[in-house]
Amino acid sequence: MVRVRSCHTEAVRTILHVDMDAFYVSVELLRRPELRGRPVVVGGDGARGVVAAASYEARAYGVHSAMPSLRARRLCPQATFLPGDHARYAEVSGRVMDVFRAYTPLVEPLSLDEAFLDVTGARRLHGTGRQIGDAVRTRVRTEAGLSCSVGVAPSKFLAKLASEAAKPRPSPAGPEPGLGVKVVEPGDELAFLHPLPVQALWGVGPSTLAKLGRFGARTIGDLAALSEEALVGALGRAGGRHLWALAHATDDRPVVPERAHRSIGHEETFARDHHGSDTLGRELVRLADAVAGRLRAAGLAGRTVTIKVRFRDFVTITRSSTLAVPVDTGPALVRAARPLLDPIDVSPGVRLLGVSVSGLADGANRQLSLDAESLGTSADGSWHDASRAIDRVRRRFGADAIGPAVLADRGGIRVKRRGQAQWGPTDEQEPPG
DNA sequence: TCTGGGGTCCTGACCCTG
DNA sequence: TCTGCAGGGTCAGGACCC
Repeated sequence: MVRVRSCHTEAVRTILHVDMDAFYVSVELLRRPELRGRPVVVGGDGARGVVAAASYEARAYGVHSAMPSLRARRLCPQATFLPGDHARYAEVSGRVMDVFRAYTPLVEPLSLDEAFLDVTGARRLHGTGRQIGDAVRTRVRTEAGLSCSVGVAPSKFLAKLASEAAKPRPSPAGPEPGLGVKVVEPGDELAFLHPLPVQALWGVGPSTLAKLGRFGARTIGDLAALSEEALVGALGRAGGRHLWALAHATDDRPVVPERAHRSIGHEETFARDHHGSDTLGRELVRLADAVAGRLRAAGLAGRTVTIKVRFRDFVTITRSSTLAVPVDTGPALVRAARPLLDPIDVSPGVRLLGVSVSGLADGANRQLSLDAESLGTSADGSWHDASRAIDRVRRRFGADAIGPAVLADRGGIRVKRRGQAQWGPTDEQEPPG
């Protein structure tokens, strides 16, 4: 078939979405090759843990990510359960991203295991989107020992849907290999898109799916047949317009290599519910101290402090307060967060507490708070130098070396490190008090 | 058969200001 | 001076993503 190339062909973008296959599990299998071909689950192992990733063999039993670990064990008791190792995954991810950057500087990581690549400008040097996709897969396999699936399309969301279509499938007889690379050619977008179920669209979760169900919309083609006004009426202005555009294959969002942080936070689910405000107050100090450390490490400070409280019955509330000046020290965060926590009745039992900071600005802007402090309005002030000193001590002697006095002899300073218990508390982590 | 942690974005209510 | 209104900021919550 001869494809007629219009004079606008050069304007058509070539976007790749690269998605690693069962990334966390695959990284673990590099260290534990004897587990290859067996059901393997990475995630939290406590009563409140969840699955972070499952091998295709485990998926054949119905195990999937975000599933409670207890349920996964019941579904697939013969699976090998491994704790996560976030540091290792980050290191491997860095090598994989370096492979991507060998083809284009326009690499937008979405998480450790997937990224968008805009290779429009790389086609002359490296070939068609399919050829680049094949080359990426080969290099990721040889340089990192991992497999990935690639979607190629003129837009980001189509490339993402295409990579999903290229993935291996779990089956009782073992994983069925996927296409590896799936290309959606310009002109073929709607033919590819419209038969897919609406929940394939990015942004359609259970709630939106239920609303769309009232229109009888089951496929993206059904969605495209609706009017934009109808979708705006059901989903709101932004959501309705966005979904209507996607259903018509309209998506001109660029690939953005660097994204600024909008917020930084920490939250923890406790192994057992807390009922006392004193205990929660100490947890608040611990979390705030950790968030402040991350703010300083990123050279940022923030004005809006938000706490999140999840009760025993899973009802979740947030309370926030916006300060006059950006802050980046633990004591300043605690001063803002404690008055938010105090009025809340925690006696029914609290399973999760979180602290986050938004309204971020360059940490240099925090200098304003020193001036403000002299006027009696600062929440930060002289703690900044002390916090810098604490950062230096921790870099040299470890995270537990120094911390807020209120935490001494009360379970320690350290918040969970990613990969230690990112996917839920271990049953040994009983709270003090 | 219970539901992690780190985020982003959107919406609606409310208040203040011009 | 009062009223109505528009716009912006804040706050709380919901939905969604990996």
